Amino acid sequence: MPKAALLWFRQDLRLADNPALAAAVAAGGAVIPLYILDEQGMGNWPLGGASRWWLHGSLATLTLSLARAGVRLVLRRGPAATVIEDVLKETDAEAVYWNRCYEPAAVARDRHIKQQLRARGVTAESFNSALLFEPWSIKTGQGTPFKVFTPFWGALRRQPTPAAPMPPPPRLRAPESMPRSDALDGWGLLPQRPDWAGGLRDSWVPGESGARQRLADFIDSALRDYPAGRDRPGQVGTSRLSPHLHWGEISPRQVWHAVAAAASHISDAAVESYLRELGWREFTHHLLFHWPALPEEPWRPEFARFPWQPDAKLLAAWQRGQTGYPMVDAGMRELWHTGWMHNRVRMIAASFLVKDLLIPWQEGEAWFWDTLVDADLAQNAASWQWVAGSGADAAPFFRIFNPVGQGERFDPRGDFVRRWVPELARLPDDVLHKPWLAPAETLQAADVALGRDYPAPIIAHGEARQRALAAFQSLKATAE
DNA sequence: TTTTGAGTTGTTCGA
DNA sequence: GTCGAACAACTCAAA
Repeated sequence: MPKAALLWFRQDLRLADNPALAAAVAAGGAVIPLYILDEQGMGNWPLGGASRWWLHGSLATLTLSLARAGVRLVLRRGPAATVIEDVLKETDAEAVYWNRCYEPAAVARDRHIKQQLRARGVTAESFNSALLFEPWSIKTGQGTPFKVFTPFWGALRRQPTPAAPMPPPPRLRAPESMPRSDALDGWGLLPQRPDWAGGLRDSWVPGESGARQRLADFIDSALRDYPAGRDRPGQVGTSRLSPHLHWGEISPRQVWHAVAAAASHISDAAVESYLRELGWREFTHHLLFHWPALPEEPWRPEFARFPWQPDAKLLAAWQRGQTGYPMVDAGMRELWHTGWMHNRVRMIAASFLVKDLLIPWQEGEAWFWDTLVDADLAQNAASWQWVAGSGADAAPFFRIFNPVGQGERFDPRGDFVRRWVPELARLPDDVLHKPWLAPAETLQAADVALGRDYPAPIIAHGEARQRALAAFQSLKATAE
């Protein structure tokens, strides 16, 4: 029996349904929980600002849960290989357990670490806790990775049902001597001067119990009307589990089983439509795993020739929610304030950046990476490429969102726009999504002067649409 | 090997 | 106001 085992926490910041933790407990010795802030280990994608804020909160609550279970969470920073080496020396641990990450840099780093540990006779085992199925386990009949979602989803549904989630372990045994730990506050994960995180604090409860609460709330209320409600950014129609899933505060298996169990009193269509979204999460990880350049390079290589028109001023207007299109601006301000944006609005705002402004999708990807609390390499990269048309199973080139039409269709009462663009709040519904078309007296009555209180559109959508279609045409013409 | 049906989320135009 | 078709071919995945 080993004296002690290291449990290396990564994107699995929970005690329930945690296979690596279960294995460390089953080994029979003491458990030393360790989190490593490994900023080099993330390759081109060091943590963004919103992610750092979330991580602080999640580690603080994990520390408390572990303390209640009888052990102290050890915090260290530096290259993971070095830190693990150091901690093994400082303790009598003889084994290291972790749950797998699937980002290319993490895969390379972890493979190396596992080899090194085993070469020295240290037990090193990794587990799946972040996905319903391993990315290499779902294949076409030819044995190749899927490139289209629908057949991928079909193959996923033909797999055995994901294993039922495991309960959290009972009390953990503490080791005789603990390695030193950094202080969480010393890591500087929280923003100061200025502290821009007020809106994040108001919107989220990072940590395992916050995740469980969100799931329960979702199943109690929004799940019933999910197929339609999920498209209404003015209401709570989605699960908002994305940051919790990203950090592994809840597992997709837990979500799958809880939602599927609701099928007894909620329509199959609603349940199936939500499970399908979990399927998309699987699919994006599958794509990143098999195409590790996904975050940097267009998945369809011909898009390397796309005539993008980078423009720092237009990019800044988009980032600040000052494009003059209320639906886009509302979304970008929601993002800045809460660290999250409704899915429907993400598509509208992303389509505007890429197709109306012709700004490279990588610029949008980078901004989302920094500002989203759910920033996830696979989801972010695959989704931006989907909108841009360069991705797997992507939107066809002629699918260009009309920010006015989308606003009128999905925010018809204007709840969403009025919340985030208060300077337009007094405009009537029929012009709220297109204030530049409002009669002068309507604007005056609503106390809006375009160009002073709210910008005129930074680009005319109709012309921008024609320009985008022409840009895609040029791609085809040069393909010979 | 060849064939066949299908492919997350849209918009616009004309009948 | 509503409806269907066009918007471009192309690639994927399975039969």
